[in-house]
Amino acid sequence: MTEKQEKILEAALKLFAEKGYAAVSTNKVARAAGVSEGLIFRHFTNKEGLLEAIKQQGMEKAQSLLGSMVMREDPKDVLRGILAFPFNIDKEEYHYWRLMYALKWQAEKYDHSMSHPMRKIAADAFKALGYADPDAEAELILIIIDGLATAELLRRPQNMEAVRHTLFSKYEL
Amino acid sequence: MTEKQEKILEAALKLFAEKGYAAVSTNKVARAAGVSEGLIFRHFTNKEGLLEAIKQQGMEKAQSLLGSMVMREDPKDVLRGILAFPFNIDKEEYHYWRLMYALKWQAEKYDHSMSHPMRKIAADAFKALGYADPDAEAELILIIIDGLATAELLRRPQNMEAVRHTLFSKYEL
DNA sequence: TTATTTTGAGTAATTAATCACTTACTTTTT
DNA sequence: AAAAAGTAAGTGATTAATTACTCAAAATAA
Repeated sequence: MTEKQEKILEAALKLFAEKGYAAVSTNKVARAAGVSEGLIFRHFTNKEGLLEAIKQQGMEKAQSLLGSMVMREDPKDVLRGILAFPFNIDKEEYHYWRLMYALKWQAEKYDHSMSHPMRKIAADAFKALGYADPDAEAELILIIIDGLATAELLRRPQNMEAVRHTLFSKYEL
Repeated sequence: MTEKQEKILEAALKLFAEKGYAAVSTNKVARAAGVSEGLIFRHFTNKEGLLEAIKQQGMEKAQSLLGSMVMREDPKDVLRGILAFPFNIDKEEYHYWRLMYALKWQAEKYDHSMSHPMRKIAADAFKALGYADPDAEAELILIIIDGLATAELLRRPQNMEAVRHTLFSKYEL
């Protein structure tokens, strides 16, 4: 990975996340990266190839994040782990997650590969805890995480700690 | 409102919701509406004016929807009312809500005018029910509604009725 | 007729993508 | 070691297509 390749990916991620994939031209990406426009196509074939490279880059981050959740043996620890995600989106991951969530709304580009294993993990945890409908509980918790992440990425509410406390109380965590 | 004006709005709403505002050209809107491209600019000034017309059209629908929630006097009925929203998005409103939710991710275009009054209504209901932290509960319920609507608009999970039941149980509704 | 709506050809700017070409390193050959 | 050959990174001018938008003329309605 060249220094200029990284510059391109970095600039494209930021611009795509802030303005939206379709609204950002390859010209703007090149200017933001301090690179000739042609170089983008040399390295990433076309504009969509650039997007795919960003997505794959982020998938690796997400994979390691997911891995740390499965490890725990105590089901309450598992739930604590997956519910903590929206509250722990740090600076360097911010643009990536914002882009991923924005792309969900852009037709075909939606990817379930992340939520599917997480749903299974959550369902197993709820079952171990004796919940009446573990599958529905798992579905609900994923939906809530989605909402929490959206709020964090878009509005950054100031009372998120209170929200976190309120939510954790409902699951006795 | 001319017949062709409505055709334009209808086609634009559908395309913007499905493909995204930036990814849809005025040419495509015109073709989908069976209308000349120039007519769009006669009626709506420019592309953004077309978007604004769609948004305002939907704001009126949202307004009446919101109005029916405030009416109720029983706080549990209020909560039932606002929590029911994501489960009752019908065909004709589908494209509008999908567009609104997608636009939230498109930078400047985010509009809080809908969620603010709803947060107040929810907080009052939770306070009346004696909840410990009504403001945090209200924030959380809005976040959950956001997640539920997203799931309904994007994935249409088959077990939404079970999810609904699980959620309502948590609030004893 | 007079006024309004609608068209379709036109514009300048921007788009994604390609092109021939230069530069900087390696590798291979002598 | 020096020379030659090969390779990958990078540029910037250029392409054809598409973009949002305009306008004079035609169709339609009043």
